[in-house]
Amino acid sequence: MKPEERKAQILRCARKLFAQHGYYQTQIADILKEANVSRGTIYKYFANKDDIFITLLENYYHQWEDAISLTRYDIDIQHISPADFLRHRIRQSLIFFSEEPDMCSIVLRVGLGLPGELELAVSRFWDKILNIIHKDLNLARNNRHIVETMDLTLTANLLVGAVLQAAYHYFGGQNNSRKPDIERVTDEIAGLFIPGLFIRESLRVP
Amino acid sequence: MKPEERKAQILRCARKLFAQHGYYQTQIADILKEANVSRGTIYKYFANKDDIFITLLENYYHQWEDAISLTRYDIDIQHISPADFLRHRIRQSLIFFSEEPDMCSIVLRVGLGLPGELELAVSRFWDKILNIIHKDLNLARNNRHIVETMDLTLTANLLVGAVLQAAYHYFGGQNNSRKPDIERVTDEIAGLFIPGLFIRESLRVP
Amino acid sequence: MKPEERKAQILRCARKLFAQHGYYQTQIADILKEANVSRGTIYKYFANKDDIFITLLENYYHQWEDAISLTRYDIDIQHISPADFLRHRIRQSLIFFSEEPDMCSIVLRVGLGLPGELELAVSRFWDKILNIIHKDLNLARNNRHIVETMDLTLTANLLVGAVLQAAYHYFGGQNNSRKPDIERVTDEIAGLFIPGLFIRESLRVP
Amino acid sequence: MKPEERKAQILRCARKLFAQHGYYQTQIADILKEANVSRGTIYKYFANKDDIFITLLENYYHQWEDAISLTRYDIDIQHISPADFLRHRIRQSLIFFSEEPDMCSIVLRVGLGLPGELELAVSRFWDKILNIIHKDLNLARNNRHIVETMDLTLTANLLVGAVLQAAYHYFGGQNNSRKPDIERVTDEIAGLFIPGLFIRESLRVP
DNA sequence: AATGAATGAGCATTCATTCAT
DNA sequence: CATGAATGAATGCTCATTCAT
Repeated sequence: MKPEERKAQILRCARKLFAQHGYYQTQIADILKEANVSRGTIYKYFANKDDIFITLLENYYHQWEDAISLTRYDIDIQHISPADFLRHRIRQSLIFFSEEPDMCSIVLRVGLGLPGELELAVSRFWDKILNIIHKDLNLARNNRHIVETMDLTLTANLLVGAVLQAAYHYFGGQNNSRKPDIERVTDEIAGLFIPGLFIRESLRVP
Repeated sequence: MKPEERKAQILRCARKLFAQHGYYQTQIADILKEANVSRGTIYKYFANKDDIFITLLENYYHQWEDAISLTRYDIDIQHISPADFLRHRIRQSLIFFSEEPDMCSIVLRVGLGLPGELELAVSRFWDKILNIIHKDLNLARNNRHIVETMDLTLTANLLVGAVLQAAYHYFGGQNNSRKPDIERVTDEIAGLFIPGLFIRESLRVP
Repeated sequence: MKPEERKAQILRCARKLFAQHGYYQTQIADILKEANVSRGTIYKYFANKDDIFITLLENYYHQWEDAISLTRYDIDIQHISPADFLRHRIRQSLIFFSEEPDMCSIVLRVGLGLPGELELAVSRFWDKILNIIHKDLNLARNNRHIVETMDLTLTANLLVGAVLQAAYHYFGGQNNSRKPDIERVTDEIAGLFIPGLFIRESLRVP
Repeated sequence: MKPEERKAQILRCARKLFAQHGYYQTQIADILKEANVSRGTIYKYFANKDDIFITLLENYYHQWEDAISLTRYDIDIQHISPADFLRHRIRQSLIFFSEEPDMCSIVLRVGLGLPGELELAVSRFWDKILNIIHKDLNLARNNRHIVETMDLTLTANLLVGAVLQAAYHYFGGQNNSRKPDIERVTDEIAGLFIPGLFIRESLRVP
């Protein structure tokens, strides 16, 4: 097996186990068994247990960032309504989380009480996500789609908290039975937020 | 010191440490030192480390349940608008979390990867919260304040996810500097959700 | 067993094993078995394996320093000839090493290749010993018992190297069969060095 | 590169690393990197890590034996005074150690705590050295240059211990700054030992 | 011959829990 | 009742050696 494949394989197994049992309850021994790899090998590819976790987190962030980007879907920000923009972000996030249900659990529920460096890594992850949404909201405000007085930081937290909780509800945990219609959920979420988020007039202009 | 006081003191110290460092990074030794109690004593009051954590969690749930109850504030459900009802839940939750910032972190970020029983306890905690909000929404729908077709389970998740994330943003973590005006935050959150949540007509009727 | 006794017991066993097998070949498990102490206990008394070794070394240095001191034997430096002074140092060192044959091996043959801090500790040990002898020689030179031009640093090394090698020969290693007459060995060593070390005239004056 | 060259190169690098960091702190991986050789290759030339170390030690012994031999320097044992003979041994040893400062550290300070076979190899090394000096002394005694009653084994230990400690002082350790005048040091050492070692009369006869 | 990925026995250290005093 | 010394199972990590390519 090629080095890159092997590394990916270890990451895949580690992700699954971390998501199922968390950081502490997942032993290196478990990862070894799951990945069918020897003890020494894992330390060839990763400096230590933390390194595996952090790598997972950073990969995940970049994939998510990519998943919700506009350019990937040839969306022109000039010709999209704020509501459609929001729907795009929600839909892509949900699709992404549904495809990577393991990480969904990790990000949402493994944050506190990790050793040193790791806790920081999770914090940074959240900050990045919140930052992207904050920027979105700021752009919308500049374009007069959002009222001047809205607290954008708070709103970003509300949106992210709501969507990730929904994602966790559907895709996180061990319960993989629920497979929702993402289009419907997207509409539902968007429908809940749009009326309170955007100025009425802004919704008419496509 | 009386037994009950001693027990409360241990819980108080444990809560602080669990919130600051999580379940795993908090050692029994730390709690001993913080509570100024001997090793043997702690095992007189609690069966084991898990027991402390679970006790904390259950106390917390009951306090929260009490904090957001209507009766405690002499609110008559017959004479309150759905918007005011939502505002009440949000406001009381925020006040509650602001007064117990430690637990806020625990509930939101220590969930996954706890040994055996503990993980279940955290899950149950979330289920209970989601359940209460779900009932609220169901009541509102029965009273025709919410459209028939709304997915109440999803909506409950969105609301809880949003509010807890906001609470964590303001009160969680180590950052105790941010002390927001709870009334303003309540209005802001309510303002975001109300238009999408309730049928327009229902808002006019008190 | 009292804490101090227990600590002393662990040190005694560790010393024996370190001397027999060196730092690396002595496992914590070996010390546990030898001292009949559980794994956790040893870490109550010592921070880690290094700590045991360093404690041993520092105790040893202080004991040796005490053993060769003049005051302990009511020796008045004003009324002792340089030859008798040298004999005293040699005799006391030999007695000391013969009583602690374990440490003799440790100091002489475990120096290089110890992890970080430890190597420094051994170096410091040697520096201290060499320093004491250097001071002795300096005093002798000031009292005109040694020629002005002698290289005292080199001579200190020669003396220490010779005496420790002799001590290792008799007391070090596993060979505990050879039990020399210390008085004879002292005379022999002193007899070898005195003629080349001290100015002839100085030997006549008591 | 030819096999023999390659083997020599590995030994050279290993020697440097062993001397700097000792046996245990030197990993095979370090030697590989230093020698620019692959993992598999090193095991073509040497059975294992021990084998490298032992080879080094034996090479070293033979080189030293050669360095201090008389024949190599066309010295006729019949026409050399015991003092000059001693000076020759000391001078050649110092020159040798100064040219191979790495091994100097190894022999002097890596002895104890080596696994199995290795410790024996180091012991043998010391025995050989002590044996040669013992023979020298015996010869001197037979020629009436040394008093009948002298303990030759002890004296050999004293001489070897002194000279090697001096060599370590000047050439061992990391301190490569001190470059002493070997002729002066030789005289100093010889000057210290000769008066106590040889019968006065023997020194007059060349 | 040469390579370097894979192996796994071995080791120091941690920490919740117990129990003799 | 209170104490804190003692316990030992559990775990992350290292590194010499092997062997398929």
